[in-house]
Amino acid sequence: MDSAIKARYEARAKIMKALAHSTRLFIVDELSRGERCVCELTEMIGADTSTVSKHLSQLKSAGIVADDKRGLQVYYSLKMPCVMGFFGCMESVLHTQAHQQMKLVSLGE
Amino acid sequence: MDSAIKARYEARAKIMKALAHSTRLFIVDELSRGERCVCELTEMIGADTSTVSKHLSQLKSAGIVADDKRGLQVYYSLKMPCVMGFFGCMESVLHTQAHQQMKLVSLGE
DNA sequence: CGTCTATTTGGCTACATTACCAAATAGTCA
DNA sequence: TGACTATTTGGTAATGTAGCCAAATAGACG
Repeated sequence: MDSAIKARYEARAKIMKALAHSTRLFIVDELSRGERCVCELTEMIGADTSTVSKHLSQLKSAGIVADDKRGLQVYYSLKMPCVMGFFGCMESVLHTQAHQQMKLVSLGE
Repeated sequence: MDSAIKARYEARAKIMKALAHSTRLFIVDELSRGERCVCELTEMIGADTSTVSKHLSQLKSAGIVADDKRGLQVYYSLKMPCVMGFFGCMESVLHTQAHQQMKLVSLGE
């Protein structure tokens, strides 16, 4: 594979990698309903603040969220709302899987 | 975070992880233009056959592609064409990044 | 200024992923 | 059946990722 083409797929993969974690998907979903500070997200997620901060920094460096410091808090917001379209597709993949699973079970597999 | 909700995000993350690799994104893109056998993909990618086979098996177990053995060859096809919608969004993220990069440079950063 | 609070960064360990090689499997065809 | 081809699977070493704790940073406010 040509190295220019490869670099193109790697740039895309960086974005997908940023979304390839349950906590980060939760964050994106939550931010789709409005901006949230790190402390709010930390509370909802129930992990160490430093862990949540690192997840946010990955999303930020992928260009998916933006941060805005106001007073003591840093508010994050979804910069690329188009990623929300991924959720619908993911759900349809999961439904299809569930459907096929049932068919296999009913065949006695 | 509630464990049922967490499981939901983890199921989604599994699908995103399957797409979080440049080679697998290339495969999905290629399969969007029609089915291909492992040997054709291996040739285009230029990696070991076993490596390509493992990438395909990840995409398959995530429910994104389907395989069909015909004769000596196994043909893979894209089962979830909705993932192609991701590409447009990834490109817009990349364009936004490139745009912001230029602004920073022009400010002498 | 000093203290308090929110967030980020560095360090470390445990775990996951990738790629290659070698070997196993499965179908084809003489 | 036996040789051949396409693909998958197992093993292993190198690399990447996630989480926690501790320490650093930065703004707010007395």
